[in-house]
Amino acid sequence: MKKRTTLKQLARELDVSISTVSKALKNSPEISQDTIDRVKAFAKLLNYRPNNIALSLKNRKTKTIGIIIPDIVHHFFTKVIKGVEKYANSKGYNVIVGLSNESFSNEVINMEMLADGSIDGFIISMARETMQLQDYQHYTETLNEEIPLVMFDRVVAEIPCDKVTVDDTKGAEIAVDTLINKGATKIAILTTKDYVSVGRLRTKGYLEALKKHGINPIPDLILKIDDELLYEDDHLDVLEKQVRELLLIHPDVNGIFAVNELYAVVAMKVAKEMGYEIPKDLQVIGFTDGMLSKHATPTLSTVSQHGESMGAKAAELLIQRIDERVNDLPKEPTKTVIISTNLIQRGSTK
Amino acid sequence: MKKRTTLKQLARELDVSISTVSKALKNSPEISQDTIDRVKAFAKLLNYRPNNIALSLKNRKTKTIGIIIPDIVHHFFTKVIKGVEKYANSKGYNVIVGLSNESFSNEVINMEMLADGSIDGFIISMARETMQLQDYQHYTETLNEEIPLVMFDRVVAEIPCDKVTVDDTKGAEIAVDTLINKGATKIAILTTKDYVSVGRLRTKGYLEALKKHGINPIPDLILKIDDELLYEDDHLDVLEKQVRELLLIHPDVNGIFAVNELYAVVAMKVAKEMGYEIPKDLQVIGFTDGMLSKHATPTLSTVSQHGESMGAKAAELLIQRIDERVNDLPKEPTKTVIISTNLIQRGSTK
DNA sequence: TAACATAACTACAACGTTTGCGTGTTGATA
DNA sequence: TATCAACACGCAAACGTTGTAGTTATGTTA
Repeated sequence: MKKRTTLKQLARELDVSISTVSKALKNSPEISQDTIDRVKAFAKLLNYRPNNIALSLKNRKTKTIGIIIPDIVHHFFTKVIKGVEKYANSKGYNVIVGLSNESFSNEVINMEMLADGSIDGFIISMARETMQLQDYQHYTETLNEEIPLVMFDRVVAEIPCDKVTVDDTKGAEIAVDTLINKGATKIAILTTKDYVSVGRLRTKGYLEALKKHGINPIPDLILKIDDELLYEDDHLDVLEKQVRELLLIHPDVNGIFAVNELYAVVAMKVAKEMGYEIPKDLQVIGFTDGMLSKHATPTLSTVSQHGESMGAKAAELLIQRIDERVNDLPKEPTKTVIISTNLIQRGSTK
Repeated sequence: MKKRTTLKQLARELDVSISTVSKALKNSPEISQDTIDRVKAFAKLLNYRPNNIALSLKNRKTKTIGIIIPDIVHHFFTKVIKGVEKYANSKGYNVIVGLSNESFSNEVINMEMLADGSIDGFIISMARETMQLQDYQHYTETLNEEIPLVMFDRVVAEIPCDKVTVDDTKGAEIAVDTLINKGATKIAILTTKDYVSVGRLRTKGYLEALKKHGINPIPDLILKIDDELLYEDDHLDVLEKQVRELLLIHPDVNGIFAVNELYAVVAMKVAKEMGYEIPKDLQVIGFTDGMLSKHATPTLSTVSQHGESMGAKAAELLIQRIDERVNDLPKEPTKTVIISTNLIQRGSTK
């Protein structure tokens, strides 16, 4: 195997010591201008590039951060990665992506793989299974080893680390509020099982908006969908069926709030098939501003989560912690940054 | 900064040498069972984990591969990453993601950042700008440094490396063929400018299918769209306008083949607005099986690219090359693997 | 009892850097 | 002509591992 140019090689060929080469390349005042020029010229000739691994070893930091997400085939997470990448790159960091695939053990394995010194810190959104199991040992262990950790979106109070979330409750509340203001009087919600924090919080926002307007929540109108594998393939049939049943029993529903865009789009599809006209008979608002929302028919009004900002913020917090750690600065208390949502109004509302 | 447990610490506390600890942990026959047990117990107690960076330095390989893609907010690339991740992880590799954002300089910078020893090889799909500029220096340089490189999807003949593509021509041909067999007689194509290899090849397939059926291509029906920023925001207006004009001039178009799903969905939207009934008056087939295709109304028939397989294959090829390199095996000639497409028929065709 | 095998370790170099400190050579000053 | 900066450079240690080549004791054989 051909080996890359090293300081040693340069030193040998130039007949100076390794340290001289190293210092020359850094314009050290210890080295004569003459030597500096010679070294640099020769280094460029062999296009020498310092070996980052050796630097990582020496400096005890890798300038790499690991992000672990449940699924990459998902617009929101994709946006977050983009935000993380942008910020991280601007600070000279690389990004390693790990996919948990919503599985607890995958998440653990992935974290262990990276916690071997390969990265300086983690950015994580929990796998669904982890939320169900409520087993957070791998997080606390990471924290014990003083590897900084920032959670986003799917977070959990038990872990004392920096977090970035969206104001799910508020976002949902505003969405439902808007629905009501636009004339919807009987509003259903398509949400997830309660162990999914974001689903729970958005449901809370839904209830608060109803309460604010003095509307009594009807249990029938709260559809808690088991979203296992929902994004995988055609497990949407179940959802379709449930929405259809709901509309059959309550044909006078004139507003639907869905906690993600997929639910919203499916709901629109079912409703259209059943003869509803959107937004005339039925108004719909989703959550997360992805491709589907933009190109559904009608286009979907939705609560935008600003995934990219979330990613950038998470990266910022993480890098702060890393600095804190390597420079032995006093530890700041953990923060939770809440990224505000905003409602994008499109064709599915009046 | 608290430091992780190292062999040195274990050695000191157990009052043996570093080598003994290292060997004991590896069950070396040189070490007595007694010592092995003691060392292992103590190592577990302090939960010792070998430092991967040190290993990387020693072994001169990082067990990490870098993937550089034009845009992560894109279902196809996302699928590819998933495939790469899965295969790579199964072989003990990590994956670093770099985003070029369709920009040449970003691509170069990203590659340089990683070519400092951080990774053992690259998987790349070219940025649009790189295709336009046709500047492939950074690829050849990488290859010169003997860093293995595998290109996928957007590839270019000039670079002598392993490649993974889809049979774009064939896929398009089958799509158009199907359109014709289902009764379409006047078929338009929505494609990209020719510097985008996949666009060019798919257009070729379109022409071949027409020829096969003795249909003369009409220049008006070939819409070469400048896709700059198309996935970014609402630069779709241009596309909408073009499609509208096309349908105004040629209202008897009864088939549309689009080289990606976004174009297809937009075309359907415009057509519906203009009163076309899909698939009765107008049949549409797209390329790439993403979220949009599955949830458009009507659901979109499309040529599936099997992004995940592509990613897995690319990773496989790359890891083979890495092995070849580190074990100084004879170099195999470069291969191009073609992943076959298949047509998924849904609601937009009869 | 001298020679030697064996078991159970330890020392050392190497991977590629960086950096504080030591050292030898100038030329200027007293 | 001693004395001393200033200059330009080399040495060695350190980051955490691994593997090869010693180095001790202890026990066995001729």
